Amino acid sequence: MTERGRIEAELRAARLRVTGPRVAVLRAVHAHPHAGTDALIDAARADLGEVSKQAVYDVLRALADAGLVRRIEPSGSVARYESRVGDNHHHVVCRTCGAIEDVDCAVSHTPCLTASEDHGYRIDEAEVVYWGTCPACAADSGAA
Amino acid sequence: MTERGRIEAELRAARLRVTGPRVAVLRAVHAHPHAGTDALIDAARADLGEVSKQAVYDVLRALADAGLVRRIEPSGSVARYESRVGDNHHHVVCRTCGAIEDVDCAVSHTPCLTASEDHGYRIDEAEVVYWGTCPACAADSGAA
DNA sequence: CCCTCATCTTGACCGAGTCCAGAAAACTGA
DNA sequence: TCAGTTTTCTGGACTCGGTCAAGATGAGGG
Repeated sequence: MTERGRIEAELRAARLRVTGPRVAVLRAVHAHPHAGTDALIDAARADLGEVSKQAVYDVLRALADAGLVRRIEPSGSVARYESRVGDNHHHVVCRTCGAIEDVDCAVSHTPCLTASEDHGYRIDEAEVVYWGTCPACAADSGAA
Repeated sequence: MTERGRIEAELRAARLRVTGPRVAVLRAVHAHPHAGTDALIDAARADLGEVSKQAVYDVLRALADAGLVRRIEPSGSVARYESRVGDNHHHVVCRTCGAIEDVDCAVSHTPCLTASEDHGYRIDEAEVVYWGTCPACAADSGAA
């Protein structure tokens, strides 16, 4: 089981104990990018049989703290997780159905990281969310 | 009472009926930019005496729908409101204390509105949040 | 193999925000 | 000014994502 081995190595590299729930949740995040907690709980249960909601919350926080997953929470949506970390990429969100897609940074690694007036803040990240309508929803509303 | 008159005119211009709670809430948003709902409820009550939580929620939604206020909700924070609308400006948020400041768009009106790959989405807004540490918190952690 | 501590389970809990139905107030036209 | 109509306000129950707490379990170092 190569994939499982890779997941376990990932956990060990982050100095996290390798447990059933952690492997299952991390696999679920890899398999379902931008999924919400509920979907991840379902996916983890499909893998393991039974996992408590609490365990999944704990695991997700541990993984996020360790930098193995990234938590994103667009306005008006529940928290979502993705396993693509390290590269500074952004997201485009559909106002209608809430779908999310990755968008590579258009400018450079530090996109618009330079604010025109930073008020003395020490800025370490620029998060960009593009709001719009996804092709499917655009087609629906166009057809309606 | 010039200020009150201006607020009332603003409401009328948006075709909203002028009521006590609306005036009070809109004044509160003007007076406390980036305040959360609780703070706005307090401010409105200081103005009017008594207003229900529900009324404030309704008013805020009505004002937001009418475009008189803008709702922003940074990750890990409650919803906040600001009265600066129409210009596409962004925000810088302190990771430590949650303070928010306005930041004018560095590039043009349509900042990084052009994503490198839009996945077919019809994009209408780019929302940028700069995460960092505010001067006060930087001083605190530096001193600690 | 054992011990210790991180982790998992269960279940209660919290707080932001919403829904509902009735009461009250603000615009409208005469 | 007054009745009619429509919108808004109140109060309270409710939903739902997420957290807290305490005890049981099991991973992994010695």
